[in-house]
Amino acid sequence: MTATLAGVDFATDAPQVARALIGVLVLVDGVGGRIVETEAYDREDPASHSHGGPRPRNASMFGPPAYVYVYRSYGIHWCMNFVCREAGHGAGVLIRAIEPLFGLDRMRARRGSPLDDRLLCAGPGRVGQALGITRALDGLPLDAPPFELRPAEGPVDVVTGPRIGISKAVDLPWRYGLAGSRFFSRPFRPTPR
DNA sequence: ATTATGATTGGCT
DNA sequence: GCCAATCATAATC
Repeated sequence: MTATLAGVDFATDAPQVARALIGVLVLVDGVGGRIVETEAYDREDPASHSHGGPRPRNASMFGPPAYVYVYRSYGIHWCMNFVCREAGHGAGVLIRAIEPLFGLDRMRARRGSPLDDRLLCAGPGRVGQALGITRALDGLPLDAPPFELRPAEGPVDVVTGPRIGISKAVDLPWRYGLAGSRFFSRPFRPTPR
């Protein structure tokens, strides 16, 4: 079984999928844009919601790849992940930032009135709000409405760094970004040498 | 520019 | 009861 969508093979490791998703266009009910920032999470990863094994909340993380896992963050925000690897494993990729391209008006309406369009989808909580993500989308497949994925165009230059907002496995470089994007939730450190 | 704080709720110890 | 894959706002350097 292939589970390949928009040129991304979701049946592979979370870090690999997280990297491959950079530059991919994601739309939810026609609203969205280009993925510019992701983070990988795996079951063998203390920072992952799937770490303790299947539970009601993380059930979709243990479902088939190329499905959506939505969770509530800090009791306030809805955040969206794409499930990867194989059913039962518990791996996923958090969509942390998107370059807004389609449905800008609906994004602005949902987000309130941020002065800068740069902040529309610059962070997992903001992405959730701008794209209208709720628990109702948890467990839905990525290859059917309201979702639509389109492949990245041309070569994509990817930067990496440590993940954000976690307290365990802080050293893993499992955050990925589109080099030079100005829509990050936070900047990437200049590549060390 | 960096650092602090409140909001708000479900999941877990 | 405590903490969390966050964000907006306010205060201070």
